[in-house]
Amino acid sequence: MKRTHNCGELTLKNVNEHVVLQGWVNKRRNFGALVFIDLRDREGLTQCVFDETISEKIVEVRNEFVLEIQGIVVERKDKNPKMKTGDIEIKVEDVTIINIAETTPMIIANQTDALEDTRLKYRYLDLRRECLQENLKLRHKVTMVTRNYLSDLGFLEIETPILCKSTPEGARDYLVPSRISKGSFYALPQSPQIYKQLLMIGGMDKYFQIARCFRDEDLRADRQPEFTQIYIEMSFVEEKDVFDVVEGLMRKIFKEVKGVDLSPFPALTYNECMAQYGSDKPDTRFDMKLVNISDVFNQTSFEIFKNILDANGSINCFVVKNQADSFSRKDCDKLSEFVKVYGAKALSYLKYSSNEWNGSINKVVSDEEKQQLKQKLNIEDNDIIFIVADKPKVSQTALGALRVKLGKELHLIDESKYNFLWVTNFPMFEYVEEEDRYVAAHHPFTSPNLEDVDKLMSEPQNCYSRAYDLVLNGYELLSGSIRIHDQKLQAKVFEAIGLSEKQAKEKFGFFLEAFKYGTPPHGGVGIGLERLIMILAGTDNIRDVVAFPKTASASDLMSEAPSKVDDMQLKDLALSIKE
RNA sequence: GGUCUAGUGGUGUAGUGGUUAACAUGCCUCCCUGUCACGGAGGAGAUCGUGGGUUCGAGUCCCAUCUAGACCGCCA
Repeated sequence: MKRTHNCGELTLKNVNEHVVLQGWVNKRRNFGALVFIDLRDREGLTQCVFDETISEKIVEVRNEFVLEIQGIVVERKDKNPKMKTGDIEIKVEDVTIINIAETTPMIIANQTDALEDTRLKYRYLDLRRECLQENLKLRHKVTMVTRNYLSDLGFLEIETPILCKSTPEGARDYLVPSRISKGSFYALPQSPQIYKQLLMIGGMDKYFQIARCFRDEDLRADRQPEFTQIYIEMSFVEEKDVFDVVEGLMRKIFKEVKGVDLSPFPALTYNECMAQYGSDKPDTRFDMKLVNISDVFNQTSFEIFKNILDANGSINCFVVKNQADSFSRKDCDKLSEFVKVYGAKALSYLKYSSNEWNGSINKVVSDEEKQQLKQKLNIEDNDIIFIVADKPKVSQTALGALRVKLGKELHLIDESKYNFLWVTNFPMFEYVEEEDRYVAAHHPFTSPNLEDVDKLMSEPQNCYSRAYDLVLNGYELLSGSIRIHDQKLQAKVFEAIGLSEKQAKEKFGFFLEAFKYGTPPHGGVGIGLERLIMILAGTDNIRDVVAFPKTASASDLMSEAPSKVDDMQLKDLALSIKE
């Protein structure tokens, strides 16, 4: 190898050394007979000086040409403190043009002005930018720390199949037609859930995998159709054992990557979470908690609130301290539109300033009710109360979303914090109106809380599970659960979600069969790797931490996947396309 | 499936129904021996996403459609 150094490592210590660098022309600055070229590789930039004895050789050289530069390291007269290698430069003695480059369709600078679709179409150029390279280095570091940490704890990394059996519950599967069994399909895994449990039944005891998962659902800023999760599964464990491993892993990652010592992770139950934050993934970096004020309006003469309470609804609110004057009538109307997105019918508000009340429901709320609110919410001058009266979940989630929105806009969030939170005791079931049945809130292999087992059939709405999430700064970083290992309990859960023995056998037959032969108690988690990297990298866009991401409509602008295929390919698979 | 936003030289934007579509940057040519967002002079480059419509006249208004983005539903 000719290259002696990379473009980010030379310092004053290397002065007078003869070096060979290879890389891309990041920037060319021309002074006639004197030319500066900043040479770039993954590790940084180095300024190379071409004087009149050699500058003729690079007349044709433009940005993004690939060069080999031989020269001597010299100390700069005018140092550049903004550059890592700004104390030195290379006095070029010889140069080879390794490859030429056309003018790029976007500027390759850290602060590129290109929009995302351009960046995605030319992703290989976008990847030359420092910030994307840093994000991918970060990702590498996190997976390496994870591998080492878990391996040291006795976990085995084991790969599970990508071509799987389709499981109808849950997310939509990506399907792969089988050529050999015409008319049959594999599914790409939404997660290795069943396999990792089978590994526990197979006696592997402690397993992990950094696994690609596929879900054919609509995308979001933090969601891609294919994504990576760190899966961990352990035998003979309870919640605490899983939490300890995960906390230890997070502590290790944050220490190694950020130099941050994390404090112990607090925990809330799902119900506490919803009541206080209106979300099961609350951002706990700021307060502004929700308060249930239904009791204040017990005897209210305000028809709308009265009707909602009579229909088992609830009235919740939160208070923005000392900012009432920054919310105009127009602002509040906009916020009202915002909560409607979450199904709330309206947003009410009350302002208190200079001992006077004001706001949308000022006239219909009695003086006594206002007095009660003032005491209960500890209202002071220039406070504003935002209120949503609706079905309990709607009221909570609408206010929860508004809380986060205002937290961001009013700069209440301390961006330097990493706030973890365990959320436990999730509901076991969710009622689906369209199907008129209960479905598993997590997945049907999640163990119910032992004290709720008797209520599986009689009161499914009051059953809670041994599922848990770990939340970080308002992102759901992972979920997991203690699984069912008892066949009889598994049968009961299937019955509760309306799955007959026959149906259960069709869908999960091989899995249920495996349970007969001595299944250890087990549990685990799946950690969303991209979300973790996003938070560590300080971005709110998942595409910034994926090398080759897809657009919001799940297409790849660079390769133009998905695409049509040859008729021959379809024929092989016995498929035809309906026009 | 739904709501909203955007689409104008290579790139990023301005353009509020009326002349030759403006600006920055990039690109090309020339000048320049200490720049590092180098500087100076000149130049090329756009049928305003696509298709209809309204109008004497449309980048601008209306409808449809495509693409990108955000959100709701969805994501066991």
